[in-house]
Amino acid sequence: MFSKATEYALRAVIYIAQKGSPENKISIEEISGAIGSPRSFTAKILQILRKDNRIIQSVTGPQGGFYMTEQHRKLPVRAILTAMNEDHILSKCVLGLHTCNELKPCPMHASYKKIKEQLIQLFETRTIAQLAHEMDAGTAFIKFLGKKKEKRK
Amino acid sequence: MFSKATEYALRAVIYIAQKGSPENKISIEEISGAIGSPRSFTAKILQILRKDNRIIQSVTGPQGGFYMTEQHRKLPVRAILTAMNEDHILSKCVLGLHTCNELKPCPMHASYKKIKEQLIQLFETRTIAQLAHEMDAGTAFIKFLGKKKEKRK
DNA sequence: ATAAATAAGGACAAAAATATCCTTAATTAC
DNA sequence: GTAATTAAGGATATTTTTGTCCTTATTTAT
Repeated sequence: MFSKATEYALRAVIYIAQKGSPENKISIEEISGAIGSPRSFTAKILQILRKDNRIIQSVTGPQGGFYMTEQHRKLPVRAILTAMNEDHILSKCVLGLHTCNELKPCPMHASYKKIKEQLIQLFETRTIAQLAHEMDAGTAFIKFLGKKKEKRK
Repeated sequence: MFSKATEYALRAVIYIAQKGSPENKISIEEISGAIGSPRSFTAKILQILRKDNRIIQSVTGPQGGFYMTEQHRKLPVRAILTAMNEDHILSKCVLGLHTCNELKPCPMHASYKKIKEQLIQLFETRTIAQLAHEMDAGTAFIKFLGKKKEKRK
C-alpha cells in the first residue's frame, strides 16, 4: 500500500511517540534498531518528518535525539502520510485513472469508494498518541524480534 | 496502492474483456491507446498475463491480437493481481511488519483488518466480466480522453 | 576550550520499477 | 511461397526508490 519510506516513517513516529520526550530523546540508532529499518535511510526519513517541526522534533549533541510534544502526538496518523507526500494513496483511483470520479467512474469506483472512505476515516481519526498507547498497554507491538544485520558500520 | 504495471494490467484486461473475442482480437496498439499506457511496457505486461493462458490469450500475425474466453472472463479480479504477483498487497501489514498477526498485532492491525477483509472480498467476488459489463452498460469508463503523446514510434 | 556525541545534509551507490527499441517468430492474405 | 502484420522476447535505457557513506554543524560534558 505505502512505500517502504512511509512504512518506516509510520513505525518510527509511533516508536518515538511511545518512548520519546524532551527529557528522553531517542537516537536514530535506537529507533532503526527497534523498528527494523536501515539506519541511514531512516535518518533521511526522520529529517523529512522533522522539517518545519511538522511531526517530530530533534536536537543534536550528547543526549540529543528525537522526541515529540503532546501536541504532535495528537495529530492524526494521516499527518505522517501527508508529510511523506503519500496522502493521495488514500483517495486515488484503484486503476490509476486520473479521470476517474463520480461522473466518469471507473468500473471499480463504486465498490472501491466505500473502502477508500473507511481508509480516510481510519487515518484521519486515529491519532499517533492512540497507537503509542496501545503499545504501552502491551496490546500492540512494533518490534522486530527477528534476525539483525551482523555488522553495522 | 498497486504498481503502475498492475494498474495497467487491470485496465488492459478489463478492456480486452469488453472488446476482445476470438473473432475480434485487439492489438497492443489499440489497447495501450485506449487505456492510456505506454505501448511497449504494456506489451510486456500482456505477456505476463498471457503466460500459461492464465488471464488472456493471443495470436500473432494479421488479424492477431489479444482476446479472452468466457471462462477467463469469469475469473475474479484478484486473479489479475495474482498474475502480477501483487496479491499480497491485499493482506499485508499496513506498517510493513512481517511479524504482525493476530497474536502480535501492530498498533494499526485491529482497525485496518476490517478494511483488508473488505478489500479481499471485493477483489475476490467481483469478476472481470462484471467490470466489462459496466463499461458495456455505459455506467463505467476506462478511457483517457486527455492528452496523448505527440509522436509515437 | 576541547573532546565526544549526536543529528543534518550532501554526494554517491545499488536496486527496482518503468519504459523503449530492435530482432525474431508466427500467422494471414495474396 | 512472399509479403505484410502482429505478438514474443531480448537487450538496453531511464527514472525512481532504497540505501550507504562521509563531512559538517550543534550541543553537552569535562
